[in-house]
Amino acid sequence: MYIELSSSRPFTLDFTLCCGQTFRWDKQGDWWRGVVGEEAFEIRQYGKTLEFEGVNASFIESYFRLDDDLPNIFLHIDKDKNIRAAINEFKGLRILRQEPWECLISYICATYKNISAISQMLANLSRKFGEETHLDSHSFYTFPKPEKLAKAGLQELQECGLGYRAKYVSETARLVCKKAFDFERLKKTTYEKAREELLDLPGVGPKVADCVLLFSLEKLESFPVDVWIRRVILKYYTKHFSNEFIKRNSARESLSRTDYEKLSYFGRQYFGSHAGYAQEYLYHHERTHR
DNA sequence: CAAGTGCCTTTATC
DNA sequence: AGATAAAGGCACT
Repeated sequence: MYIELSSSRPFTLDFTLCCGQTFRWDKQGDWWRGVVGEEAFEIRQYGKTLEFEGVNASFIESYFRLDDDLPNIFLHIDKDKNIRAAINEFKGLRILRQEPWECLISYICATYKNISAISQMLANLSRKFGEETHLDSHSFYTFPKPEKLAKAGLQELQECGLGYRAKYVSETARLVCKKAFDFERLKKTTYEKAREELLDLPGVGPKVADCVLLFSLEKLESFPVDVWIRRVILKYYTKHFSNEFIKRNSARESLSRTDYEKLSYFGRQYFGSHAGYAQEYLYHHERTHR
């Protein structure tokens, strides 16, 4: 099946799947292969054409957020020359509409790990606790259900390379099962309320919560702050902060909770209702220019 | 090539 | 409030 993109609907598959927002996609030749929910599918792009197998067009439009009016979002977040440079270079990068449960566990696992290590952990978890499916001759594993991870032993989780994260994953899985954690409700409520509920989960701090909100709960104003984004702000946006704040954060490795909130709040105020897009562009830009 | 550094941080403790 | 330490292990230099 095919989707034809018009020039008013920019999209670049490679940027979108390579920018570190998702961890379970694999590229062989032109084809990207992955699983979303129960659906294994493959997709490739040539020019303005998307070709895919395994799911229908509306699934693709939803997962890749082709419904976001990207040119209009650019107009809103285009506040200065830093962000403009990032937009010009990576135009077509889109935030994905990920599955909340998988996104939550992915970012709990992502703390203090690099992207390739995160991919490995999640592949291990899926192979061990997920269901195998096939598309053509390729085999895939779905992401394990909450019940499955809730029942898993700590030892088994650690064998997947989770380390100290194993206990957070286990406890969060249990809480999600027990309280029947309603991700759909979080999608409908405000950024602030949804964030508070996420912060109650073990292994979820402000950074993880903001990522889950942005990538899976429809909160495009969310502005996650990691080491890279902090670096960007300390480099290009110093004038929006006090001298003490800049000094403190330049000298120190760790980021205090209150300073996290200041940085994240700045992002939301400065870039507005689609600050999350600005964050992704700045993040990817900074990473690729180091 | 070995050893050091860094990693899309959170939590516990003082 | 804020500082500090600890917590896998792997990739990269």
